[in-house]
Amino acid sequence: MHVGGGVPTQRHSSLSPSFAAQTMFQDRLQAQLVPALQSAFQHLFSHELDVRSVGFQPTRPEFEGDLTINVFPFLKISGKGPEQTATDIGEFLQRQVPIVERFNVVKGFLNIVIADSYWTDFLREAGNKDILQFPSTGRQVMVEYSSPNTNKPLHLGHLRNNFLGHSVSRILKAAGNEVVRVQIINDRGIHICKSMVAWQKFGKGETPETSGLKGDKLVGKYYVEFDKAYKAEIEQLVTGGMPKEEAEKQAPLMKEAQAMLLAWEANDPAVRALWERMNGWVYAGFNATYTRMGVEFDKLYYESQTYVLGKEDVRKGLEKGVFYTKPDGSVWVDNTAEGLDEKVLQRGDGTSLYMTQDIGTAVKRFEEFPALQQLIYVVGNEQDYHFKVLFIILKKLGFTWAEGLHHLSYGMVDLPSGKMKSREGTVVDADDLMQEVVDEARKAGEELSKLDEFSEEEKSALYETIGLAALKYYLLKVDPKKRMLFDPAASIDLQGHTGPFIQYTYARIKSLLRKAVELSVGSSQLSVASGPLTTDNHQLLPEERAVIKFLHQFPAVLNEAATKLEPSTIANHTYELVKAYNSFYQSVPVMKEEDPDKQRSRLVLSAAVATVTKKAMWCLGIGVPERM
RNA sequence: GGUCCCGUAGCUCAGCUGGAUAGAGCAUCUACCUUCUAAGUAGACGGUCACAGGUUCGACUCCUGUCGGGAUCACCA
Repeated sequence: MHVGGGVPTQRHSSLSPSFAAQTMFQDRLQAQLVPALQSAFQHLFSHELDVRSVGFQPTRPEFEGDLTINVFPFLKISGKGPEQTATDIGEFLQRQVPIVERFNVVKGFLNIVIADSYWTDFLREAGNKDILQFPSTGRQVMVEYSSPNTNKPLHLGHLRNNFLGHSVSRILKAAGNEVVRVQIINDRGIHICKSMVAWQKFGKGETPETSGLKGDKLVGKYYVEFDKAYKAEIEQLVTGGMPKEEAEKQAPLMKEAQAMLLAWEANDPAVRALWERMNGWVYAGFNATYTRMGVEFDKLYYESQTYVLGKEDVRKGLEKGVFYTKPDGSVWVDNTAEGLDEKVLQRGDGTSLYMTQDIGTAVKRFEEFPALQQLIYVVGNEQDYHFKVLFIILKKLGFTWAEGLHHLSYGMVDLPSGKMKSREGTVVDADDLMQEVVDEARKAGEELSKLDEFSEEEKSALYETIGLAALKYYLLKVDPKKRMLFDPAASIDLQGHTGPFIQYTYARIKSLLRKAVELSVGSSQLSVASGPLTTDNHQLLPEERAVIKFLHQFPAVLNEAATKLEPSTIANHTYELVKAYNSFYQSVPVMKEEDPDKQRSRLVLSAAVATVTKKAMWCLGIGVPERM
């Protein structure tokens, strides 16, 4: 079980190779300019310029230009002052590179203006194909996420985990990888036995059907019942004079649960039957939650099956001398050379531990998927140490694929009231939260009342899409590594930097495109998007240019998101894009434009923004409505 | 105590391998619906980037230390 309840913080930036195509320039503009720049250095300063030392940055809005080169680092090479250096390079580029229209120099900054034709060429491309779909890398990548316990329902922490895992899977897919999504369900152990004992004792045969409770909620209820009754027993024992620690061990309920665990391991038919029955309830409940979340898995692992794995690998490790035994028979690994500690891998009685089965499960996965090159564990940063140790062990065991292991370590989600604690009842239930955001979307939608022609069914579907967008975007826009604060009010906000804001922009564009079709500016959306673009008779407006630039940056953003496993990068850039588009929309006429060329060009721009936005949101696991 | 993470506007977050006057959203205030969806746009207000040193032509960014917050160091998972 990897996820557990909480949600803490840390950083893990040692990225194994790369999850995206490394060789290709995701930024075509730079691909054109870098060689020219090298050539400039050759001619002007007789210097061989290292590609890696070139840093283009977008020109700040207050200056004229599209790209900026900071020449300060080159002064030693040029042997001239900053202004002269920048001017020399600028003049060379303008002469040699057709798309370099002109340039200006401010202090040590060379601002380059790229020709409109370059941008419109790009726009045509963005309108015609999916610029957020990279060619295949030929790599197969496994992403493990969710991985709950079966003794309690999913909560807010799981939401961040699931949304991250699902989004990362999609990002990697868009970046050209084949992705296998998995989870490992902790369906065995003392925790589920507690629920079982409590249900037997207090349940009176209650089922999801008779109680009307979702299966996972029902089982969770008995987990809580157990805890309550157990605490009462302890208190009684303590009042009777027993020390607390002793009481915790001697409480009859705990003894019963432990006995049940033994019976389970001994394959006791009655215990197994109850176990399967109650787990069945939980899975039905989980599936309903997953469906509403919109997350999916390609393969499920169960700890009841994997917990026996790993012993063989531990034995082999002992043979190789990678591990060692202590006098009591327990098996250890010494990671002090790596700056860590010694870690136990197998108990003195030969039974396995969390670490043991994680070793075995990893081995099994690479056996089952021979083409697998990367395995990403989406697990809270409270387990940073565990994964560090796990990866070191697998490397020590000599598995070459161990280089492709990665822990996507994400930070805890805090509540305004502080940390989420299941024992204190401060957990935010996943189902409740999703219902809440959807209700809120409905409330807001009905206030605006512009959906009169929608059927009830259509409205419900729309509110579902909007509410979940609010929640998902709220959780995904923050850097995964960082601990974040969950503010309920902000999470259901539909304005500003939110998912619904992006959806709204999309819906508005679709409305515009429908109108264009109606007025037969194009006989279909496709032809709207594929018509010729003329710029001979007009220059791109600043608003148009700004939008195109955000589109242009997007492939590089996807590349970055795939490399760093950061959906937040895409979330934030999508927001920047639609914000620029809204600004354009507000001040530049499209359907009202009389010049047909300009109009077509703006429709293409709008269509491209819609297409890219939809795909970007898909990468986040968020849907976009055609109207709202 | 050892190891690791975090500290940017009142609040929540961006800030790319060091580069121009540190950016958004929320909140507060102002303006804009007889023009393509106002779930929108434009603007105002708001900062000793925790603190102190250091490296550098240049530091929110890199290094050291201090303070504050958190995680983890189980024959638990």
